Amino acid sequence: MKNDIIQETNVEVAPRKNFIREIIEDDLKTNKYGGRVHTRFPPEPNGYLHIGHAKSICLNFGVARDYNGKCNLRFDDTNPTKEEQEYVESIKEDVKWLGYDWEEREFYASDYFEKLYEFAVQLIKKGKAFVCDLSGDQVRQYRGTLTEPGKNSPYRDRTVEENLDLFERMRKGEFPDGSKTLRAKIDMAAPNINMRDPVMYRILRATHHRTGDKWCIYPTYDWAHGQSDSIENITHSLCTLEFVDHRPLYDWYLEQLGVYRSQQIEFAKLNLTYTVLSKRNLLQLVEEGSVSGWNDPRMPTISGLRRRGYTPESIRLFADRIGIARSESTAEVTQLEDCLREDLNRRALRAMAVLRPVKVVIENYPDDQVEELEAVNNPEDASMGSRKVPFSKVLYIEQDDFREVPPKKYWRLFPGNEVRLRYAYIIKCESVVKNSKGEISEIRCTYDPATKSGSSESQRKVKSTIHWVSAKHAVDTEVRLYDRLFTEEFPAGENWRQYLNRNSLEVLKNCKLEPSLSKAKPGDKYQFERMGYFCADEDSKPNALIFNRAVTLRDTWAKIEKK
RNA sequence: UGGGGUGUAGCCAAGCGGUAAGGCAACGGCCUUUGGAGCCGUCAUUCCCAGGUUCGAAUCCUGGCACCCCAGCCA
Repeated sequence: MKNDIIQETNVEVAPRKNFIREIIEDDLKTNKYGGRVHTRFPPEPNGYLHIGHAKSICLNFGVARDYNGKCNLRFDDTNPTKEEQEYVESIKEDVKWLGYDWEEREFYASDYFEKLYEFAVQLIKKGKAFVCDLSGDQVRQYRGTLTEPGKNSPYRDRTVEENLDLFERMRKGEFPDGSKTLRAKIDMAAPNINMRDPVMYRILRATHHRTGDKWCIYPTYDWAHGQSDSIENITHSLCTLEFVDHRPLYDWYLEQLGVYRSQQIEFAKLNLTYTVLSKRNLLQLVEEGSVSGWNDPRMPTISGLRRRGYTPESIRLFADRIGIARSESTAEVTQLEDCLREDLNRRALRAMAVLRPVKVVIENYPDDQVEELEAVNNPEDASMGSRKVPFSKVLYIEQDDFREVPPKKYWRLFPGNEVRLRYAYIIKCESVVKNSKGEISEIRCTYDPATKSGSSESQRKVKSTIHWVSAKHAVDTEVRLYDRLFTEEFPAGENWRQYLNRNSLEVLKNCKLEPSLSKAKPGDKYQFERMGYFCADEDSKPNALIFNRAVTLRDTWAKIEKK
């Protein structure tokens, strides 16, 4: 997975200040946790991680790193009906790939099931929890509404002994699924609905990916999360804004139990234009076949971005640039793309690749001559050296780099015009050959031998430089061009799928690469000069390479043309 | 007249009573053998609105408005 062609450099700078770092610095100053900083990243293994999770990962691990603390990886696996081992594997891979290390601290909420059970018994003994026989529907009715208080469950006043007995029998499997719950006894009239006697345990016969069939009762998120934080001695429990309302409950449990108090702090989750970022939606895209899988290069998943050609550095840069705050916001996808450009510009090898080829014949170039021309590997970084590129009489250039009738400000090849062939000569278009259908089959040019790149007489300026590939040396390849998955900036609502971009994938079968590219391995990233950044796909075979376009280069010409 | 959260430029986001950081985008110019990159410059007389306090308010107070979250035995 490591790309050894890419040099180790660092596009990242000092992390941005944000309100969470401020709180932490304050706590450090007042010695609130004895100088400790201990965070956790708590994914539920019910899907693949996406760019929104990356924001959280960078926050939690980044803060731990910067304040000399620790960050645990904890799987929040309290719902066996949705969770799978495949997901935990992918999550671990993605966190590692992003560059973070949880060392030996790989934890699971399910590790604490026994302890959580004991805690629940404690609460029952304190008279703070009870076994409730209300059905799901009835619980809902009793809960009241947003504007009306709820009513006490008729089972609320069972004795401690009865609750203890019932709860134990729940665990033993004496009652059918859904027939009973354990509930906290708080306040059915609380304006915060989370405090209206929330469910702590439900009866659920499902095989858990780690505990198997050992349990038939499972803790709810609210009951498991804070106690897990406490058990792990987490100092700052960072989560997203939708949990703000849960904080009073988080604190209540810890307080009633009299255990170590972690502190929950909420921040705004990431939204991205032209993409969906909810696991539910992403799952649907995968299951309905709108994409090829969780790692389809168009997916905003970490694995999709990785396959697309994104680097961990670019994602971390992005996370840093968007910042952390409490106001809900939507970052522009272009900003993500820009982070990749910034990273790859400095590190990626350059190469020449013609995606939509048209043949050029240099009339005055000797028929069988081949020259090995010197080409720089990365103009941003001399240490990356240079390579040889073969030049001969018949070449391919990009169809787009030739116009029979040039528009205004078009500086590339057209009849009578001169352009430089990158690292080679200045050529002039003399004529055009067309086939029976009127399509251009060949562009006839002459070259000026005095203009060879690097020679003392090569200084003559022409308005533009284009890339090329020698026809007889070209490596044929497939290139997959990706565009955004959605056509709408905010693909929301019931019919969000109607905004799927039907042209989000274009496959080019007849691309011509310079020979040095034949040694590319899956995951290798290059800048195809003037075309964009490309990444060799995992579908590549030794003699049948496939490249994904990760992102185009910035294109001011495209902008001019639009006007 | 349920509770909670949030409003600073096109998009992010600092700002914590002393006179609106920074990044991205955009727009000019320079430079360029990638219409890339780089460099230089421009880009909020005003911080959701209205009052008030103060020598001084994006910051404090009062009253509005807008948007988001919550009625899973999901997380």
